[in-house]
Amino acid sequence: MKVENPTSRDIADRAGVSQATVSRALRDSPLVRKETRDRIKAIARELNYFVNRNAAGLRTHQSNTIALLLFDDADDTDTRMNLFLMSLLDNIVRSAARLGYDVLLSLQQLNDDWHIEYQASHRADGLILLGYGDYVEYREKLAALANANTHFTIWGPLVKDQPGHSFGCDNENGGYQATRHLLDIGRKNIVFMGSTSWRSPEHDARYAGYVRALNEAGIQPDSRLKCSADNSEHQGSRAARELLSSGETFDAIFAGTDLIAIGAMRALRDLGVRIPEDVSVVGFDDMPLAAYVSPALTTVQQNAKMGAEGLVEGIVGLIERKPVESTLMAPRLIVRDSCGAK
Amino acid sequence: MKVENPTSRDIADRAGVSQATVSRALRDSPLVRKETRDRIKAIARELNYFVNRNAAGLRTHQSNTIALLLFDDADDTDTRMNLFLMSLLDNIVRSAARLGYDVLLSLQQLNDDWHIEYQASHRADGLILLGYGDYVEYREKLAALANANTHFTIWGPLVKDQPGHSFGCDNENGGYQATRHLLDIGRKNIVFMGSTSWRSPEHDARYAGYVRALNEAGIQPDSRLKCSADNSEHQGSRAARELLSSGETFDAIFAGTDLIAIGAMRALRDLGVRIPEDVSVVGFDDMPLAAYVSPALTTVQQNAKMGAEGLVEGIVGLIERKPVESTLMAPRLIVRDSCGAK
DNA sequence: CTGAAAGCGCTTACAG
DNA sequence: CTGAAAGCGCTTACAG
Repeated sequence: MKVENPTSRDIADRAGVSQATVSRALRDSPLVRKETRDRIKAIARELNYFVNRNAAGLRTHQSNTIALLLFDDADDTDTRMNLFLMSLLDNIVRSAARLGYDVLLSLQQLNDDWHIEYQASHRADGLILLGYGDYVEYREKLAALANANTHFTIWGPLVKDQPGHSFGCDNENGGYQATRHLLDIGRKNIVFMGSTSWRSPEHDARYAGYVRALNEAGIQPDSRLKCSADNSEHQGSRAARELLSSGETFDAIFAGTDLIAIGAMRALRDLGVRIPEDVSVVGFDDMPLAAYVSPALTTVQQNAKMGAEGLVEGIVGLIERKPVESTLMAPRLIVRDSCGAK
Repeated sequence: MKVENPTSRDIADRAGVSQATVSRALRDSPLVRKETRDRIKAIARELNYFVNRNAAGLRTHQSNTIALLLFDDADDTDTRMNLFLMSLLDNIVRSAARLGYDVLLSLQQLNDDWHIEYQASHRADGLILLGYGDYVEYREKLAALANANTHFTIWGPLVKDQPGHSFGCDNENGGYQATRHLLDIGRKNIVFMGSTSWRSPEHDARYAGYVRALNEAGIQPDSRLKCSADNSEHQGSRAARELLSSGETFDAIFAGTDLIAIGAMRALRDLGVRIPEDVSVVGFDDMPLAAYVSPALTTVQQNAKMGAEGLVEGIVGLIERKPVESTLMAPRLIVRDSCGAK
């Protein structure tokens, strides 16, 4: 008595009602008598029936799907970014599922077409853009998306005049918290170690927070204590060695990422500097490794779950034409052993 | 002159042809004169037209989408699994895109319904199952999938009588290669350190390869050299400490995963054992960290790209009703410094 | 509360 | 090489 690919008409025939009533019942319309509804649902379950999404989508002009465009640098050494993005991805899928949306995944290259196509082809109702660190370069493409009336939201900072919705981490605040903590435990000569490339707005913001904390404490930022290091253990290690051999006095390091911090810690230890006795170290990201290194790394944590919810609620809001506002969430300082506060 | 949401009819009107011809032209049908085709395509591009996937899917009963069901243990400490699965995921999306398929992502819990729904609702043409390490428990659900004529493929070992297609890594072969290498460089008392839970068929297979290599060398596996350790640095460290204090003689460790190997290396070093002079260590996975620890870890690498291609070609083969065969791919031994071969 | 009917935007036999 | 027409399986105004 099984039907191969049952349709709502098959259910209707068995239930002795019209196909329209089946459709209503399955969508829990109060127009259908509760009793009838339940009977129809039971039959649907029995026949293993599920609404054909193509047909429903064609009718309603919706897909109940969000396309996640993950910009992937294909740079495997940058484990940090991938780990956090992966965690965001994971939480986005969960948040979206809670709101009844599926997630379509797409990995983009820098030079890819920007898949306005996803929405135009009704494969997705909106887009989430992840990992596009370099906003300037994309300004034009974002404008094209906006121009095509595409719904989209971006993981990242609030950029003035940037089209679309965005949600991100308040990196400035994170940098401030980290630096403030170091000042609070009595450190005076605090090094900032991070990327100074124009393509790293996150690091810029973290540095800005560092500067604000110093200023508040009446300390003039010293350019000799700003060390350039891209996001890798190797770069952190190199920067720390150069710093030591330069002869600068310092008693703390605020690193733009955990990887940089961990590299710096290793170099310092190898060269006989004690952590946290001689030098306090604070990182940024709270990657899994941070808790395992010795001493355990004090760091700034971004809440991936909250980030994912912000993005999903943003895009769903846009899709359902509710008012949404671009926001930054405050990160949280996780105090461990590497700064000596405990 | 822009249309808000152009349809094939809009294109047809502008091109002065029928809607059917537009449909044919856009699918590159040789039935349409090349010249006409090009003209139609140009107009489509100009109007930013993309075929409505819901309508096309409804007509053809296809979605050109693969659902990726990622079984997620929600166990964050198990970084290994997640990293490799993430890499698989990444490559799956790329491979699928090359074959014209989108990827829908779904994170499953152990007790979730198994989303026969994905295919029944025409959201996906087939499923890829990732991270379902424990086949026995799922046997029944896999049978239900098969019974519903669902197309699916599983990342994992060849399991006798398991329904559906599968693609995986030849863990036995990997265990053999690792152990054989240790024997080749003169090690005699080789410890196996890994999970002995029945839920870790991968570790079982790796152990089986270890046993085969020993047997081939005329060595009787010694149960006292089989140490139980789940996949974490902590467990590797603990196991190594216990091993040392047990007084057993050993000159090499083959660890079921890199994390275990790294934990063991740390414990050994802390207790004054030199690596690789006193003890050779080999891991499994080649996680990014493996190359960075000191000494750099010799390990067995699974090729995520090849794995992803195997899975995608498998599922697309099933969807398009081509013959497919379940396969295992051989992993590759990566020789670094931790075993002293160089 | 329920049904008959229209129509979403395609693809593809069928006819020429 | 091209067009007219049917129909995929739904949702929802309209009528009762």
